[in-house]
Amino acid sequence: MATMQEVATRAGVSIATVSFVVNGTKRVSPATRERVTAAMAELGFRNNVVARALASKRTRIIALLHPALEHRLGSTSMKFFMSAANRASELGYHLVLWPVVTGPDELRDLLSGGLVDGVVVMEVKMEDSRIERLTDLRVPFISIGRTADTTHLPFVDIDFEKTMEDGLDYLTGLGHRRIGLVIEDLEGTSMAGYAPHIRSERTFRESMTRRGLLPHVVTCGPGAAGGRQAAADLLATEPDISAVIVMKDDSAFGLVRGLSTAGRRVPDDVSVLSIASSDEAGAQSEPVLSTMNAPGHELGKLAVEALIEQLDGAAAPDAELPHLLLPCLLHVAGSTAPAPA
Amino acid sequence: MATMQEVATRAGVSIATVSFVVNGTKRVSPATRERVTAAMAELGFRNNVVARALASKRTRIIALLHPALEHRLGSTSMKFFMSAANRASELGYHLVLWPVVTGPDELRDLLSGGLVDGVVVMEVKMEDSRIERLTDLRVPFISIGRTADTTHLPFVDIDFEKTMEDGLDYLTGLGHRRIGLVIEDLEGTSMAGYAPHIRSERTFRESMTRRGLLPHVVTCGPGAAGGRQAAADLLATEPDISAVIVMKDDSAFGLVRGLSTAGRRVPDDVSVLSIASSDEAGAQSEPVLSTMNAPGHELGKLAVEALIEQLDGAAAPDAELPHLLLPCLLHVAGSTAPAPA
DNA sequence: CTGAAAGCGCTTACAG
DNA sequence: CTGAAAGCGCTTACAG
Repeated sequence: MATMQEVATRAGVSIATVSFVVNGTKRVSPATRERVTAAMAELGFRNNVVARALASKRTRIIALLHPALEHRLGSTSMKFFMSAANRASELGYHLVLWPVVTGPDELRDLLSGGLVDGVVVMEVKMEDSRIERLTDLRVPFISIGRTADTTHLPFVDIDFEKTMEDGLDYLTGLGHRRIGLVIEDLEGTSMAGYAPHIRSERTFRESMTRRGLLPHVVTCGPGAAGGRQAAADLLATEPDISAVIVMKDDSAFGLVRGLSTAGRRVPDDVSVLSIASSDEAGAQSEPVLSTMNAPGHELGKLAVEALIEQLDGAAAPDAELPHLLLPCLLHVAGSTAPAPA
Repeated sequence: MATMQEVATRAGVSIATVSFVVNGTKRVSPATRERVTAAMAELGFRNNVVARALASKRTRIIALLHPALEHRLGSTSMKFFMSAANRASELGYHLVLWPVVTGPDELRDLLSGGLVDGVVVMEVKMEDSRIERLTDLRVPFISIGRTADTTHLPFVDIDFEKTMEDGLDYLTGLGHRRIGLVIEDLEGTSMAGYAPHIRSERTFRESMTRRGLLPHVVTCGPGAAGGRQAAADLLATEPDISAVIVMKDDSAFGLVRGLSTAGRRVPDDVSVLSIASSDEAGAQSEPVLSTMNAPGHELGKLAVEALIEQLDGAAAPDAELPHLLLPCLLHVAGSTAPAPA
């Protein structure tokens, strides 16, 4: 708990010199540096993060904002987080997961004091008041996910449009014509307007129509039970369905089971493709699911790099905003097959 | 971005008075309070968190420390986190998930500056240097999980010993005698010595022996593939196994499939009981798994309450350390049945 | 290369 | 009930 002042006294130098040594801010003669370093070691000096933050306006802390109460942290989000935290650490920053629980005022208190240098926003809706607020507060930020209007928004995101097109290309290439979409129902919840769902469903409807096919969309409740019910609902809508795209990890296997309960074998009678998912999640199913894997790791890394570039002023003043889109990549396993004759 | 000084000037009072109004620290006459409040509103005043922290040594921030690089955040940990964050918020604190990436020095930097008021440690090993370090630093903390020696450790934890005994009582009550344990292999990883595994395995061995039964223990790799392999290993050890306790959510279904690949029906030939798990995880299996559910929600809440009591000085000086143990609760579903004749 | 000093924006005894 | 002032532990122009 020694202070910089104590170190200075012990080393017989000024407090400024200690600061220069600690931060490498200015040249210090080897001899002086030596004395200061020794004094620091003897006293067990630790730079006081809060004092430094107040004086310098930098904390090297980045907050990953998450609407903890409204949306559970899924495995894709966890990958974002892990990957972002890692990359931040490599670049000399701390990244912490900050559950924003109450209203927007909490955000202001947090940020206006300079507690964090920058912010990563996730779980973004098509219209998202947090984005405007961050812009107003002039806090450096980046978004994982994007609002409807991305003109002034720095973001990285999954390319849901391309992912859906690729998925449909794949299924139609296998000869499927009667294709359903199973998607989480967020209407009426605080996550209504969640961008990934809106974009995916919209693209599904448009693309199917463009391909001259009928878009069958069914919503899905939580967990395995939700998936079972979705299977029943889908078959009620279109008994001859031959392929299903599902965007809900924790219900995908329930969907498969619901289909087999109804006498449809996967993949012989019905193909199932789980999107915005992962190999590991797919392997939890029987048969192993064909998936389109979310690039969570890459996005977490890229988001942090772009933000820190901004923080460190490495970005040119007139640099373009980061606008990065990565599609999910297809991994074919055991739940998809050519359409039955 | 108005400062307290600006508010004071505008309201025609001293900065101290503004502080009193903001924090409710002292009586202020209604008239003065009125003027100050008005000035704050007009200027859009926000209390600077960092400055307050430096002056008052309080931030109302709690860090939930997680070894992010070494251990992935499982669903039980996520429940801890959500529940703890919620309870903290209700009690006027922020709880953030802090991935501690590098060595112990990072911990010291973080804490010695008073950036956080207190710490919750999770993923504790039987011997855990973080605990000693926190004690040395005199930082208020609580542990979710416990080391081998808990004499001076404030903690809440799952009662793994009782959970295992209850599980074995249940299975032997169904007539099972040849019972195996499938558990994650952490030897050689940085999570070696992880307390939940050590305690569970030890209790399994001791209790089985006490019951006059042979303890069959098999380790398990990651994911569904790990579970399949574990099934094969277990049957190689004891082909007539009739029940398995598995402590690894993400491999439990793989285990079931591995058993059926080997010609064992679940639960007719072999019962499977997934411990330290949850209903939701169990529902992802076919048949739905009988589980012993981790009390993640309760533990998160209790941990935060105990820590904040300490922070707010509400705890009596000579109060006992919190030592709370909650067992997992049995939820019987479709994967367990009486032992075959 | 080094130091004296102002300043970051608050809190909190201490006086009145 | 209110204020003047010291202090929290640093950083950073500015001088020399």
